[in-house]
Amino acid sequence: MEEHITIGLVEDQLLFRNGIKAILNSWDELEVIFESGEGYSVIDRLRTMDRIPDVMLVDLSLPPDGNRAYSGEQLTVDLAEHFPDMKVLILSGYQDEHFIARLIEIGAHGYLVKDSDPLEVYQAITTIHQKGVYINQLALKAIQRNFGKRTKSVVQPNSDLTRREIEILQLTCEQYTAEEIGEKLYISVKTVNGHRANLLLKTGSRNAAGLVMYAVKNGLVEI
Amino acid sequence: MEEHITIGLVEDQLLFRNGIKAILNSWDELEVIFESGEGYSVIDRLRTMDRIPDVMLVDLSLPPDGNRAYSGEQLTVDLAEHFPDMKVLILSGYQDEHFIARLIEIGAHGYLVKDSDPLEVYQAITTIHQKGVYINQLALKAIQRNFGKRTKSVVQPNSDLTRREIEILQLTCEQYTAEEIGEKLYISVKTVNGHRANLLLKTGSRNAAGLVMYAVKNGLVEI
DNA sequence: CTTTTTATAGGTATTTATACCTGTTTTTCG
DNA sequence: CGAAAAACAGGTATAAATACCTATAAAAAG
Repeated sequence: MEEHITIGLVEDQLLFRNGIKAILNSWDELEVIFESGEGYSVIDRLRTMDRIPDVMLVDLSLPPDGNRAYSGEQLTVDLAEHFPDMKVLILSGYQDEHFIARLIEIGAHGYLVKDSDPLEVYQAITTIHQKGVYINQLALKAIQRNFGKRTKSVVQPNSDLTRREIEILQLTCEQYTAEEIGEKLYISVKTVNGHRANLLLKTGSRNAAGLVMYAVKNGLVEI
Repeated sequence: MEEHITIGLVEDQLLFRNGIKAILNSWDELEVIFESGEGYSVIDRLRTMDRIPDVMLVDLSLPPDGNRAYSGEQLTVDLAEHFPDMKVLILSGYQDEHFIARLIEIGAHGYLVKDSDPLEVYQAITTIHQKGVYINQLALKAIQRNFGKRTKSVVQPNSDLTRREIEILQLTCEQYTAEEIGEKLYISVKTVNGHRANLLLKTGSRNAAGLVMYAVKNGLVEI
């Protein structure tokens, strides 16, 4: 059976991208026909192509460009919208179950950690191409355990943080309570909590720990 | 000129490790003779080998293995001590100048970001093997700007945390509540809160935000 | 073989955070 | 100017975290 599967790669680290390309091309039935180091241009570039990939490997941790980031999450949503036939296989450094459950929820067809065996990548790709989805134990567990749990909506049309929100986020990272932040900024604790609620929503976090991680990942605090 | 250069790889992400191995092996004069997914066992394993690598590629962001955190920094120090003839080429996701300057200071012979071109990796390896060091523009600038500045000690200040505490700290960073952590680890929520109380005490934090910042500063979580 | 540390589990009480609402005023911007 | 966004403030709940205790079994260390 000679079935060619065409692959797309979206991964910011050039070295990793080349490495995985070399691995994938070692299987005859896989063919990498598209690659990109960032997410912004992907949709537009795919539109101009006569052959679009069957399976798109997307790195979750596409880097923030300043603090406005076009994340792998956003790309997953956009790919599902513009190319519904394309299968999206997430590649991520994280094993965070919330991440996994959310990604599957918004349209990913599989989730692999970067620590995976090359053979599993191959299996994931062929399985996705044949059956439309590849759920390994990790992903299954994540889905099961997070089923029904509140997951924040991932994609906000305007996910930019306002100046005040960033200020409050930074003070939160500095371990100030909402009340102390209110005193510091001469505003009501109610207002602070309002901003925090917006921060949770905009960043897709569940709690203060998530806010701090967001701040760190986006360079909003000194570490 | 037929000169064989032997390579060692220390990189936790299996996929990346295999990828870069494939890239390196595409050059005839490079030969990967050692690889490891963590840092702990490297020194011991090298001692038992009859051929040790000329150049060791070390990933900076080696993750803590549950208990003790053995970073790429620590490994660099130890390699320089036990195998002074071996050249260490750092592979890192970060471009932080303090990082770079520090690594060169403690014994690294080159520093590459993971975003590098495969050709540059090849050039870095051959240059290091011939001249003993490979300093590109990025590294040079880092050294110049940070020369004489006091750099943070490499030794992990988190040695006073137990493995269980580190585990709970990491899950806290992943936004799990104490109750969820208890379920995950099959222990009582009371126990989790006990560990968290100890974490607050040991790290000098006031709340979860402080714990996350501590974890980030001490490399106990992937960012 | 002791001693110490770690991991475990429990209680009670208080504080803080978060969810889910409704508003008004101020500022920004087309 | 007028619309939209941002900042502000409040209430009423519940959920979660934190403080401050005790206590025991297992594991590690000396």
